[in-house]
Order: sequence, then structure tokens, then C-alpha cells
Amino acid sequence: MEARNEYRKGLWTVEEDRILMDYIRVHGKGKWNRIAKMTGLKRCGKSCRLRWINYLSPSVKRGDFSEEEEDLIIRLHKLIGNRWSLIAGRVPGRTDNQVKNHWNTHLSKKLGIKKGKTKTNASLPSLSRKLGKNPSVPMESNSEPPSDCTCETGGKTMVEDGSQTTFKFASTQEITEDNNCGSSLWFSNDDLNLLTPYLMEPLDGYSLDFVLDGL
DNA sequence: AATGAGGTCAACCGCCCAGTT
DNA sequence: CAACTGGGCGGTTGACCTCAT
Repeated sequence: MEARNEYRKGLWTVEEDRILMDYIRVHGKGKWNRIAKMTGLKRCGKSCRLRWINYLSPSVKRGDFSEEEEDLIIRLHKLIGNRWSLIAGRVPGRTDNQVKNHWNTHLSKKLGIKKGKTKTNASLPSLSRKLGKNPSVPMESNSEPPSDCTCETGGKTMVEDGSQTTFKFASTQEITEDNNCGSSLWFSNDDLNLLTPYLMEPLDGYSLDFVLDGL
């Protein structure tokens, strides 16, 4: 049983960062709850994980958001709502926390959206959880699409065959889209770098109903 | 120069799910 | 199969910063 108030809270110090970095350098990521025991760091596992993901990880991009990034976030938010981790996974180098903060402080203002709980679309808790578990497209993924261009994503599958890209779901429903945008419906970060301005256009017209139906 | 208001963003919280024991 | 553990998520908080007065 853990003693209460064993862990520190609040902003991380340089020394704490160094301890965490050293631990990860030696042991790698994961098993966050062991860090306090092994290093004496007075931080809980969750706090360590968050500090690494949001700040210390070398893959995290610092600085202002570019127009391209903002455009992509706006498009994705329009499509899937407050699914910050999913959106962040499509914006290379940005974390869900960064995207969420940037939306709440800049973009919602820019778009004239009043802050509040968005009950639209994928903000529904059930969908949120289901779509959130998406191991095939990790945040730091730079992977290439497999040769047959099939992508399993949380019960739905994207299949590319020649001129068409088809969304297949666990149910019988299918969505087919003319493949005017090449293979841009494959959501790898590399592709996003190249195709960001065009990526979301074919998705803009979709009602989220088809996503919900497929779950 | 002092100070209060508003903005920003790192960090925390509570909940949930998946995997393991 | 239940309990436990690790990890992930979105929402919220609060310390710090900036700026107007």
C-alpha cells in the first residue's frame, strides 16, 4: 500500500527531468510506475508518462503551429470532434495535449466557437473509447502502408484496389470513394506531410453516422 | 510602478479498456 | 472469472505570463 502524499505534484524541475530521461535512456519507455521505486523520483507513473509524452520525448515538436497544421486540425476536428489523440496522431510531432490546448486557446477563438463540451459526432464517450484504441496507427508512426494497402482501424478496414478506396466495417456497410486523391486516404504521417491540403477533402462530406454504424 | 484581468499551457483528475495474474 | 495493473483518453485546473489601465 502506497503512502498518501508520497508523490510530488506541479511543475517538473530540471533535475526531475534529468532523472526521468536517464531512466528512459537505460530502461526504455513503459512500466512507468517502477520509475519512482527505481530512481527515487517523487512522481507517480502517470505523471512520468505524461511528462515524457508531452515534453521530453524527442519526437515532440515545440514552437508555434504552422498554418498547415492548423488547417489540418480544423479539418480533422470538423470530422471527428474532440478526439484529440486521433487528431494529434495525424499532426506529426504534436501531442494530444498540444492540439487540445491550441484548439481551446487559438482555433476555437479563431473560428468563433464558444468553448464548451462538444456533444457532436465522435465526442460521444462510447465512440471516443472505441476509436481511441487504434494500435495500427501509432502517434509516432512513420510506417509505410502495407503492400496491399489495407489498414485495420478499430473494426473498420480501408482497402485500396486500383482506382477506388473502400472503407469496410465490421458490419455489412461499406463506403466507396472515387480515388481522385490517389492513396491519400492512408493516414500515415509521411503522407500527411505531402498531402495535407488534400487529405481531408474526401472525408469532409462524410456523415459520422457511417462511423457510428460501423462500430 | 503597481495591479488586476485575461490568456496560455503544463499538469492533474477521473474514467475506461486491455492484458495479465 | 474476478482482481489487479498498466496505460490511454478527454476534460479541467491552476500557476505563470502578458498586457491594459
